[in-house]
Amino acid sequence: MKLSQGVEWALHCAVTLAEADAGDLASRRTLAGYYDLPEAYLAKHLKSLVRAGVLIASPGPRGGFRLARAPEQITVLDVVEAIEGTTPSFVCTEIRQRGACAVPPERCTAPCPVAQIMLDADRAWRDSLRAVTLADISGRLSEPTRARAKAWLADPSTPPPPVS
Amino acid sequence: MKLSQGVEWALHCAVTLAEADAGDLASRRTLAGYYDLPEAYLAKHLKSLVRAGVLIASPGPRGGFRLARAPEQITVLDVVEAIEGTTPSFVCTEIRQRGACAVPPERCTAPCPVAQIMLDADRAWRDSLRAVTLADISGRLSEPTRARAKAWLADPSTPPPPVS
DNA sequence: GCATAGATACTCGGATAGCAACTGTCCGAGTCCTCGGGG
DNA sequence: CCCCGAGGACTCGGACAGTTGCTATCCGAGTATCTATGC
Repeated sequence: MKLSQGVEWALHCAVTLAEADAGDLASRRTLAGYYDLPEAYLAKHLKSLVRAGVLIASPGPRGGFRLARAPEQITVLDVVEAIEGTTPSFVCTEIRQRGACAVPPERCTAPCPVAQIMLDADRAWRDSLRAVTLADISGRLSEPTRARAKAWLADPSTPPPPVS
Repeated sequence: MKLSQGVEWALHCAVTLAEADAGDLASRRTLAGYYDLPEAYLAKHLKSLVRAGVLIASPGPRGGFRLARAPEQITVLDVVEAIEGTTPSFVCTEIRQRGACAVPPERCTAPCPVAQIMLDADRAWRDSLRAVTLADISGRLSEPTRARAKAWLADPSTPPPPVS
């Protein structure tokens, strides 16, 4: 039960892209420089986000990534599932149907109680992530942070001065 | 985000042990035979349960495992954390303090919003698992299943006849 | 001055090594039961 | 018949390989821009 490190990167990059003006693109170099992340590896996760329909990529110079939808319509769960996959964390292998006291399949109409509880917990986890959007996170950021992000995305060549 | 397979084994074994009479022990061979699991590998997980204080092991012939507390006082979370560990699924590496737009540490008094949301979801997941005890699961089992479990634990040499 | 063709530089995408963690297994330490011998 | 002691068998516990998936990286395909040339 350990989440991939790429989840943190993907979430922060998605929030950063939510600060960009509509239509503006941010290349993976720009995003990697924003957080000082290895560019090649970050690209792998950005690609997963594109494949999941969270981001849209444009090739060529002046190309880059942008959100596929408005920040209000992208949930944290969308980003997490893009990296980690949509398969539930718990998979029931029906061991109750094996061994000396195996329950015959015709008696297994109801789902295994153990699996039921684990899936309920998994659902609670996903519901909690689904309730928060990128716009919500953006709203929790301080105004200077948002301003600096916007400035960096507009012109990555000149880093904004550190906050005093 | 994938739970270890041992979680399923540990949960089922714990539920099975909850059916045993107080004071009765079940060896790992007995438990492995119950679900037709590899005995040596199951032992690894049972050992984790002992280390976490969920089970108590007794050596020697007629030895084995028993619950450390009453089934009503052992939550599913206790078993899951015994296998998976207690560290949260999401670890914040504070990447907001790195890179071109690094936020200075003195401005990071509030926790990172991204980490906050991920930890909230992790808490929801754990709360969901903490709300269910082994006794609850035991109550959801059918009466024939409970009876067969009890009979097998009392005498593993003669498997109970299959339910008609 | 303008249009066009070519070269260029920058972007994303897939395919390729390296390492950690889960999976699976074995053997040793300790304990209780059993069996044999002696009283 | 009862007590004692040695042996054996069964238990758990820690230490040791194998495999899958995350970590990290590189190079190729494609495109918009820039430049130089011709009109």
